[in-house]
Amino acid sequence: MSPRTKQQFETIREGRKDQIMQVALELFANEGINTPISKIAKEAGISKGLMYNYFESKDELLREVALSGMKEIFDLFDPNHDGVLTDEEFVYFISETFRLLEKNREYWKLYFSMVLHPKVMELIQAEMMEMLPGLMAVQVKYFASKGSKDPETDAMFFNSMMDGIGMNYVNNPDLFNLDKIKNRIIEIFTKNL
Amino acid sequence: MSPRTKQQFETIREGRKDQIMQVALELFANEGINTPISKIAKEAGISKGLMYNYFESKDELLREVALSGMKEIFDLFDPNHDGVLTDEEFVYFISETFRLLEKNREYWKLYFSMVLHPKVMELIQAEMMEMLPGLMAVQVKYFASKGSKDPETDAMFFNSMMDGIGMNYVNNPDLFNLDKIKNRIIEIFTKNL
DNA sequence: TATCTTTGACCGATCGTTCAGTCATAAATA
DNA sequence: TATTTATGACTGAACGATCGGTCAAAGATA
Repeated sequence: MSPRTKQQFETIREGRKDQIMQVALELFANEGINTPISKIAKEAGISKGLMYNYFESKDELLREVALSGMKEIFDLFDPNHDGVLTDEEFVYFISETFRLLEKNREYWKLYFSMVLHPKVMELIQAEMMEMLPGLMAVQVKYFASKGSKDPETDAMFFNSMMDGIGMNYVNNPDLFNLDKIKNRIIEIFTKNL
Repeated sequence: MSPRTKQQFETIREGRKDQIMQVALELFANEGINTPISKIAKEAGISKGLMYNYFESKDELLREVALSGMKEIFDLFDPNHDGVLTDEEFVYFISETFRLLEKNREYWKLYFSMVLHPKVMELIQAEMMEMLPGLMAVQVKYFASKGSKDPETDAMFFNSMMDGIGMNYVNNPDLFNLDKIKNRIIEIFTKNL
């Protein structure tokens, strides 16, 4: 095997971090954010001490796991980053959100349980406040173009609704027919408001 | 003071329990459910040991606090318990929910953060499963009377939406104009579906 | 005095974090 | 190339702190 550059080492290191974060995510989701570092390490196949080579502290691990989840959903909006939402992009966002929800339920279970935890909220609040305004602006523009008299309220309403549906679905998937609810949402929000 | 009957002692005891639960609620809400028993006791002005006269364990305290919050919101529905929702009762439920949300934000902050916590969910799942079907039945009947083609989905949708709005409001009250959103909800759900 | 209430020191368990030391491998040297 | 040196990934015992829960004893009450 040829010698590796620093760059390549860094890539390998990042890959390992991702693997640990994946394990941490699942454990946090199913056993709460109090899952011991030792358990995460064991599940990831490394020693407890090594965890501290990859993450400064448990809080830092929590923060990174929480943020990676946030970014995934935020990136769904305005996929080509032109600041404008077409009808197609809006429906795509809704569909894609629901697809992610179904595909990786454990993941989002953690996401909701973490995001509401006072301690985790503090850890990620700064980054959240950076992401929110841009997202809202795109939505407000969209709802305004649909004839909404109060696009800010409609955007707030829409986001809250999506949160509530996601939260309920991941915690009680048996009670949910996600497809029907998806169609209901699209019906309400893509017609002229 | 006149001698007290067993009944009266029981009433006093319940009152003290309520007071402790109120303190526990606020601490759980603001510092997470890992707040130590000792801290709750100190805040309530009693010793740690005495906590175990009122509550069998910390889990039991958690369970009771979580359930008392649930019951409060569940009782808002169908106030006269006749199994039928009028338009007035439906609007009353929405308004009252929002009033409670504004009046006792800390309380609901805890509620949402607790209800999503895996451990707490286990503790209260049995009772939740008892309450849910009755609540749903009343709502389904209501939405059906409003001409909904799929009242089950609409009820699910409605409840999830309310959860999402409540969750977002208690965590970010500054970003929310609750009145506007309330009117939007009433507008959507009381017209013929 | 007899009974009930309340206290807080104490215990065992668990957790996050540290760190001295090991070892495989990369880099330097001869 | 062969040998030595340097690196840093990795381990796990150990530490200090914290927690839920217990209990003997003090205090209050009747």
